Order: sequence, then C-alpha cells, then structure tokens
Amino acid sequence: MFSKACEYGIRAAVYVALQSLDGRRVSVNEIAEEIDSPIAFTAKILQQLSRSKVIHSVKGPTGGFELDRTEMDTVKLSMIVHAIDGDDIYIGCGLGLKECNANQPCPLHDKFVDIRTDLKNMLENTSLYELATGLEVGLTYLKR
Amino acid sequence: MFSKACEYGIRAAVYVALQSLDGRRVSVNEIAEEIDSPIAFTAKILQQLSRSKVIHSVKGPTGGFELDRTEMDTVKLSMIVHAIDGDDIYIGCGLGLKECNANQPCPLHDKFVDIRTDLKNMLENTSLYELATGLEVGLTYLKR
DNA sequence: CAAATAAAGGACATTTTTATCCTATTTATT
DNA sequence: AATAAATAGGATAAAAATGTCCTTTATTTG
Ligand code: FES
Ligand code: FES
Repeated sequence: MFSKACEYGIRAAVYVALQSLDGRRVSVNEIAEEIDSPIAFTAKILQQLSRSKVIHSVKGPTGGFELDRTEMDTVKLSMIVHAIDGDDIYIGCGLGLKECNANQPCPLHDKFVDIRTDLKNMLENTSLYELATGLEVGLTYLKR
Repeated sequence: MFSKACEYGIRAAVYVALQSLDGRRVSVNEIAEEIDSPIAFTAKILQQLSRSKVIHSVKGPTGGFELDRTEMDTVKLSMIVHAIDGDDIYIGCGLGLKECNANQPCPLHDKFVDIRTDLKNMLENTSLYELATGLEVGLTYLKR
C-alpha cells in the first residue's frame, strides 16, 4: 500500500508529535530507535518531511525534530503520503493505465475509485494529533 | 497499490477471459500487444497465473491461453492478486509493523482495517467475467 | 573563539522489482 | 518423421527502492 519510506515517515511523524506534546525535541537516533527503523534512511525521510513542512527541524546541540501543538491538528496523513510517495495513490489507475480517466475507464475503475476515495478521505481527515493521542494512553504501538 | 506484475496479470487475465468468450485462444504476443505490456515479462506472469490455475495454458501450434466460461465466474481478482503479490495487502500492517495485530495495533489500525476490508471484499467479489463483459461492450479499456 | 552536537546532504552499496534473452519442451501439421 | 509454433523456464540485465557512510553546515555551550 505505502512504500517503506512512507511507513517510516508516518511512524516518525507520529513519534515526533507524541514527544512534542511533552515539549520534547527528538533526535534522528531516538526516533529510529523508537519506531524501529534504519537510522540513516530515517534521517533522509525526516529531511523530506522537514522540507515539506510536515515537521520542524532544529540544528545544533539541543536540536532535533519537533511539531507545534497547533500543527498536529493541521498536518494530515495525506500530506505525509503525498510528500513521500507522491500522488500515484490518489490519481493513479488501479490497473496501471497511464492515468485514471473516467471517460476511458479500465475494467476495475468504478470499484477501484470507491476504495481509493475512501482511502483518500481517511488520509485527509486523520491528523497527527489524533494518532499521537492513541499512543499517549498506551492504546497503540509504533514498534513491536 | 498493486505491483506492476499484478497490474499486468489482471489486465492479461481479463483479456484472456474476454477472448475466451469468443472461443479464441490467445498467445503471449497478442496479450502483451493488447494490454500494452512488455512481452517477456508478461510471459512470466502468465506462467504464474497458469500454475495457480487462474487461466489455462496449451502448448504447441494453436496453443495459447484460455479460460472456461464457468471459471470466469469462479476466478476472482483476489486469486490473481494473491498469486502474484502474496497476502501482504490482506494481512499486512498499514504502517509496516511485523504483522497487523488488533491486540497491539499501530495508530492507524482501525481506520486502515476498514479500508483494507473493503478492498478485500471488492477483490473477492469481482470475477473475471464481470470485468470482461464491460470490455466486451466497449465500455472499458485495457490500454490507452 | 573553540569544541561539541545535531541535522543536511552527497556518494555509494545492497536488495528487490522489472524487464530481456536464449534454450528446452510440448504438440499440431504436413 | 520433420518442421514449425507455442508455452516453460533458466540466466542475465537494468532500473528502482532501500539502506549505509562520510562530509558539510548550523548552532549551542564552555
Ligand atoms: S481508469 Fe483504472 S482506476 Fe480509473
Ligand atoms: S496493526 Fe497496523 S494496520 Fe493493524
């Protein structure tokens, strides 16, 4: 469904949000440790997220990644997926035709669009805050 | 969403079904031409589909790929996706945790499972016959 | 100002996916 | 029986995704 990079990206962003709720700024090393992902690869992904304003980065000692409380509400999963995986998942044809086009649909179009629309809505309506709060109360996990 | 191999596999299977409705057996070359896919790669995928009983293959002159009319109803998309992409799409965690586990869910679990279940149901309830008939009446396309 | 710390970024390595090529096998036709 | 047509399958190549390593840049602290 999502690329590995995107999975790590979401997990990382949720962890940053969670720690920011406590006013903690976190390092790449801590993030990779806590979401169980390869450090250097995670660093690349965090760069992307920072460039696309999903999270905020601070260099130097005491630096790290963080996220304002208000941004946790405005940053939706769709922004992360878009930043890392692009918009294939939103506009691509399920059977791989050049673009999804309702005027010359592939045989799966109608059924595929239904699912894709649900997925899109879900991603657009899910904020980092929402995901972080589940974690906070120990209901969900970022690694196992 | 699906791998390239899976996209080609579904398109190929639908084309085989369509032609079988007319009693025509089709070659790899014709299939690749009609679904706009790389020939040799498509041949590999057709082998997989044949081994997993999604379509039937016949060697030698006048040989090719075909599908009984009754099998067009029983062969569902889920079988093709499973044969080519495995069951990650059905049982994998959306955020990449080892397995999807409702007892130790990732933050996206509930919302992700909803979508995944819809997708699974859609694939399990969509037959090759259904997809082929749309094509037959010129309503849908396998290439553009 | 010097040193230490942390992200940014470039270069490279590995693995997986996608794609091609060639040979072997099966089978219909003459 | 010989030939030709078609799939099966092995070996290899190319491209993309994933992952690592090392240097540069920014910034805090002593
Ligand atoms: S054309 Fe294939 S999903 Fe829309
Ligand atoms: S645990 Fe992540 S989707 Fe179920």
